[in-house]
Amino acid sequence: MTRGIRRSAGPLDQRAQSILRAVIEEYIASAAPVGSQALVERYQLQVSSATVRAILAELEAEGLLSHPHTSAGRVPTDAGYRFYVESLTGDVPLSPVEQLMIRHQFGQVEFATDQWFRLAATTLASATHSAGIATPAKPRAARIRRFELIPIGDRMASLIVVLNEGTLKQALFTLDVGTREQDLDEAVRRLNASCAGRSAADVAEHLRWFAQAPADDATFELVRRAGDRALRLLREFDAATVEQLFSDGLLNVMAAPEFASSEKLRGVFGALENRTYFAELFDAVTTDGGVRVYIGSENRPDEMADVSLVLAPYGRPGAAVGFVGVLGPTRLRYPQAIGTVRFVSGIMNDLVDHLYT
Amino acid sequence: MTRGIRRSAGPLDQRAQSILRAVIEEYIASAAPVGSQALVERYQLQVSSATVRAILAELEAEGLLSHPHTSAGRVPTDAGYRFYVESLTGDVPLSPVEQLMIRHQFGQVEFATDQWFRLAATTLASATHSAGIATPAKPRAARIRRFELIPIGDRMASLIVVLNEGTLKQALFTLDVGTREQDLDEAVRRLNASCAGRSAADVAEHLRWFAQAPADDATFELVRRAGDRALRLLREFDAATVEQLFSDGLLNVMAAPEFASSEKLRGVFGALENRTYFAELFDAVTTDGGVRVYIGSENRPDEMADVSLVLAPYGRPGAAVGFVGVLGPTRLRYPQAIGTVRFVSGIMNDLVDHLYT
DNA sequence: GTTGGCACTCTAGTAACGAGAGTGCTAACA
DNA sequence: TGTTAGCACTCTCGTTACTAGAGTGCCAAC
Repeated sequence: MTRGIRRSAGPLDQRAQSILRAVIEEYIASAAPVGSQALVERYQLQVSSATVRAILAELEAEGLLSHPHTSAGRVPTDAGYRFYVESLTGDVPLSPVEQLMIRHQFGQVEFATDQWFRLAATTLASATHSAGIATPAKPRAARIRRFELIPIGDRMASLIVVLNEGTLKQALFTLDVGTREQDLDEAVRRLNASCAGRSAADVAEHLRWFAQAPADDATFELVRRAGDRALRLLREFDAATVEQLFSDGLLNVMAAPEFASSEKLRGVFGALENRTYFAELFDAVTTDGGVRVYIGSENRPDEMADVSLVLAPYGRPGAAVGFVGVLGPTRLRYPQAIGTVRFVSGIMNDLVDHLYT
Repeated sequence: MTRGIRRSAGPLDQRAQSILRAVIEEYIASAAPVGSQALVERYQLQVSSATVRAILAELEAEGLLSHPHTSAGRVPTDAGYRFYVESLTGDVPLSPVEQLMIRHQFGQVEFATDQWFRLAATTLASATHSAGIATPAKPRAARIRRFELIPIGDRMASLIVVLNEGTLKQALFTLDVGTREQDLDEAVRRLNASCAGRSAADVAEHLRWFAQAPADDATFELVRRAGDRALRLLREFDAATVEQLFSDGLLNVMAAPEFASSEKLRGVFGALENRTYFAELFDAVTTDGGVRVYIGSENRPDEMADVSLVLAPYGRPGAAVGFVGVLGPTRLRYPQAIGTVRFVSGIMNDLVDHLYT
């Protein structure tokens, strides 16, 4: 991942840095190119606009700002934003009021694991006025906790597999004619006795052994088929890196002036459906802790060149991990976004922790 | 729901109808206003453009066509589309090849109930080049089939409630210190014995009776709390009319020229998040069978005035129902959309039927 | 190193204009 | 009576020309 493009000339002096910050923050607020005059007026720089112009030219030479055309003001480049994020801003934690509100909301879904990541996306969206995205926490290697076979209709059953941390997987299952409810119970009993606590590889091994067992009892075939099916569910589960990507507040992004044309918008929406991209992202974000920022063209797919991502992992590295984050125009309020993402990922950490202690 | 606005003058003669059809089909194909000249050239009308102009003026007086401005061609009104859908087009069933392909795809998820409605949306999207939408089948009144309590960590358990047709509901559950696994088993045994097969109202009644039972045994409190929680899950489930609205292919809609401005687009996307609107729609669509078409301004929210919906229910009226459909610009290929929606809802019917026989 | 001054450049908005598309009307025709 | 050719009219769209305004870049003076 490219970061910190600046490799030219010497370090920026204090004044240049504060002018860069001013340009960026002004641009983030106004969405319009920023001129030297406006900077002098709105930020009490103790210099004339001509001096500011000289510095702006310097910053442009450094690749941190750019020029839509000769007589327009300056606009930050992706490298400019990068420098801003890394060197010019500190942490902006959420206000206590917001923290309280968010905690309260999470408190209300404390016992509904399937709501956590949805609420994370929703919260992030409304707190940052951008899009919030989140994935559920994905266990590293699923283990079977328990089986259930629920008869449905005459010749159907629903096979339910409970994984560690209570994740549920389910599949329909056809029954042979004349299968009685007690056969199902017996099959479940045997499956639970032999497969509980096992991972996909374990179950596979065990089922092979099963296949060689004498087939002289009524439920044997049932057990074998249910085991097979469970194994398939388990493998599908293990294979899917990002099982779901939940997003909220995409409307906020659509409202940004840079996406008025719906052309770029389409690109972004298309990229959001790109599973492999988010699978890569998932790996990158969850392998090292902390908040990560991807700015504009730093994102791999070209369609994402106009948006930035602020992402943070949550969960327990060895056990189950996911990520939460914010997606917005490159003209994003980074400090706030970073602070909010950090806070929400912290909350998610706490929630997941409760599952393990 | 407004339909068939035409109430003026006499019925259209044959020729006027076929010209109306020509205008609409030409406009659907080209997205540009249609002039008299083009009609004469492209459809072998055996009359001159002047005659066609006279008829177009007549159709406009009837409110079936309109005029962006004086010197532009004609564009269908919503009433025009309505007349087209109701009187000018027959059924256009899917080609056998497409039918086969779609059946094949559904065959692959035959045993994964949670995939059905997703695949329906995806299929509809790609077959009609519009957006596909679908809801899962929602049981009328949920009944409890079975309870499970899976211990997680030290002081947590996952309460799983299996409803009829194998729908799963889940909630976390804190345990008192010192709760043993056999306590959980005992509680589950008692809950299953007393609540299985009951609806929300039934369970509520039963729990009240429970609350008055002597409280001198260890698992009583556990049973009561788990029952309470299950009841809440059940009520939430009953209350949610449209539990989920799954959509796919929104990119197709974004690509339509009428949505180039991203302004209208935002409206549509906003409306899609409007739960109450889709709850109403759900009721309307699922109460009477058959495909329903909602054209442009016939849709209640103003933001939907530029799109049309083609929807059909599926499932078993008494037991569980949902809907599938297509969302696209009013300039939609209605006959094809209707045929596709009808076919897919038929497949969904078959799938659901398997659960009940 | 900073500043005021000034010429220069580019955009956005407006007006004028012509080409082109399409209509609506009318008078002639079958 | 319905149909048609002809023609004037209207409106859009693209082009060109122009201006006001914003902002730059440079230079000479401080």
